[in-house]
Amino acid sequence: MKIASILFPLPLPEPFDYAIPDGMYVEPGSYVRAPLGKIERTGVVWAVKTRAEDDTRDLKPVIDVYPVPAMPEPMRKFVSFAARYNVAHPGHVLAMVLRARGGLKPSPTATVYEPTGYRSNRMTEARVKVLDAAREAGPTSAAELARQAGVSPGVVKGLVDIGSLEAREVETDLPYLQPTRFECGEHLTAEQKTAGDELRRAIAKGGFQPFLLDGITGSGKTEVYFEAIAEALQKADDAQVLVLLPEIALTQAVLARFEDRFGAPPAPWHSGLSDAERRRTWRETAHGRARIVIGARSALFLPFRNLKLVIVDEEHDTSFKQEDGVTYHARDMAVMRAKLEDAAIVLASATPALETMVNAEAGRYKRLRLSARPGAARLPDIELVDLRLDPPEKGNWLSPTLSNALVSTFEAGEQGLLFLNRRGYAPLVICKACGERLKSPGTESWLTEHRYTNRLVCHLTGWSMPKPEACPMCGAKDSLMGVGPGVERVAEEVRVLLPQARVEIFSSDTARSGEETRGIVDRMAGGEIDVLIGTQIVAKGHNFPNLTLVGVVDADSGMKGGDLRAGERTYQLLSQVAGRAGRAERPGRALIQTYGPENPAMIALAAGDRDGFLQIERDVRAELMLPPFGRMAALVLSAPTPQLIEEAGRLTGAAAPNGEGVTVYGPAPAPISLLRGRHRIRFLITSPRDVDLSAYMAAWLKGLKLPNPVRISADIDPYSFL
DNA sequence: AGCACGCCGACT
DNA sequence: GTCGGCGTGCTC
Repeated sequence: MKIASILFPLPLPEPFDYAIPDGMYVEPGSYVRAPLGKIERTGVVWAVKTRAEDDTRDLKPVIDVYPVPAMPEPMRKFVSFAARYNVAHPGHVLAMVLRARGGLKPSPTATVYEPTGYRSNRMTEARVKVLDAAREAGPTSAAELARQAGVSPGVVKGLVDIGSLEAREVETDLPYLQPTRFECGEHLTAEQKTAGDELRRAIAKGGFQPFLLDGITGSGKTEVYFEAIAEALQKADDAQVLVLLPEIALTQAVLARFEDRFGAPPAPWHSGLSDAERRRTWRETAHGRARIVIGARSALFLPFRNLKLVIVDEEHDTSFKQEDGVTYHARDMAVMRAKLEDAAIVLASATPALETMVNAEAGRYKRLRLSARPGAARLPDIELVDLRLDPPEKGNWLSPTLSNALVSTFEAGEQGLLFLNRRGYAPLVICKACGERLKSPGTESWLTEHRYTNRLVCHLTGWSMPKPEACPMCGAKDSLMGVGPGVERVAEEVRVLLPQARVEIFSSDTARSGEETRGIVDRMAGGEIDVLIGTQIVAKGHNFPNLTLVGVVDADSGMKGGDLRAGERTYQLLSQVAGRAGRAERPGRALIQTYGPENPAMIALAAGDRDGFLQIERDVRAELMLPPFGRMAALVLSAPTPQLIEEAGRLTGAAAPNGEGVTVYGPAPAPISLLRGRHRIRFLITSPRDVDLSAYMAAWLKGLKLPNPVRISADIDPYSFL
């Protein structure tokens, strides 16, 4: 008698045991259905055991096995690892794997009709039209045939009845076309060829090998990792490659580039897919037929059969860090996934994360450099503008230096881009009469004024209201005033400065859909915009050949907030933004407005000395034993009332286990201490590198019993601290 | 995560 | 007298 231990995609503490009925073939990794309480659920067999003599438990039977290849062992190990490392239930991680509903079932089918060649002697005009349409269109559904022929569906049915048309069932989720072009890419520079060859050699050899592909903006990193992909695909008929990109970079243009290079479209995976597309990618990946999968961070949890290579492009991008549900960092998890699959992994970036640089310096990652830009393009000259010596006029945000540069750029017929990482018109609204700062209900966060929609918006919760005539606190009329700059206000300033210029705003408010984003990018690339004013959305790999001036309105704003990575992030963002300028034959210029030009990050940025900057940052982190030189975790608790959260904080603090070298800070109010009506407190935990902080956190949570409305979540290596 | 069981307020 | 609110506890 055999027992299957089944892991369900639920936050249960462990797999549950079921009896395997006689004649049913079940192996570790099988996708099965089994009764759970009153309902039936899909799960994955985590182990198959022989029933012990003294095991008298009354076990329910496995109901059914799905006709899908079993989840391979490396994938199961990855699920367990990700759960343990991120202090989550294994079932919670499995839920991310099983998110494509229908992927386990065979493809749905459709009935199509083809002519048999038989023509009866009673061919009406309508029947002839249908048969012509059928010959023209190939296998087609009855409704579509009738539509094309311009006749009623009854005619089609009549032809089927007399045997002139024949029905056939076809699968509607077809396999993806197979890639065909594996040869060396065309037009590679010597430097690209050298790096590409090194990757090809390593992949041909096989095994786990991590690479950092460190190439400045525009140096052609994609062509280099295309070489790695081509080599990996040749290793076996079912060899697979996973390419992870920030969600925002997953455009049709990028997919088309893969199709051009490899002769077949890649399988896509991102939040915008329809259920049918999701099901198709999942199934084709599980069967080993999707050879190149290109997706956002959650593609990491697709069930590859024979993964040979993982690419993480823009590896420094903070959107790889998942913050809600199971918190994980897709880049770090990708390295572990590659290790468990015995596959190669390439982390690519123009501004690698400090963690990645330290790994490369320590020899854990092999570093490949691309320092030249093909053609005439080169990095822009970067200048700091000291706002203390060169202040904007009162009520303005652009210094005379930046304003003048913008005017001469426009007069020269070239484009300018202003970067300010603040949406809306003003980040704060106050009442001139009573001094009230308008806040979002149930939250401590300020409301942002949006002139374009004439609303006050909370960027944290999405709550909004029409801008009121009078102050909601004191009732004074026309007393509400926006304080501080947002992109809308800077746009207003530019429109006054350059009344003839075509000015547009590029933020998540004006680029709500992929279509709108493409529209702005296309207009900018096509020269229909003179000055583009954007939030961080502009820093994502677009190519604007006629762009020659980049202005950073407030370089200091990213440095505030006490965030561990604020300096690094600002540097990455600024150098990416600066890298927008001068990608074609015209040289670019970047002006960076700051109140702290003596800040080492600013000096390094102005000097274009990326490695110098990272050295400064690295020394600070090493000194303070912060990541990656030490470990860090956070524990965030939330509850509906201050009394409850105080009680929960006391209980949680008292339950903290003793750990060698582990320091627990807190409880302290979380940076956002009130969110959606819930009070939040936070513990921060640090330890030396050699401590298993995940195990420590798991032990802490295990022994903890909190009042019911209190919610608690662990975050290993927190990024946002929110 | 579902879904039940359970014990207290406003209704035909 | 019931219908139903969501607190809490279980699922092999």
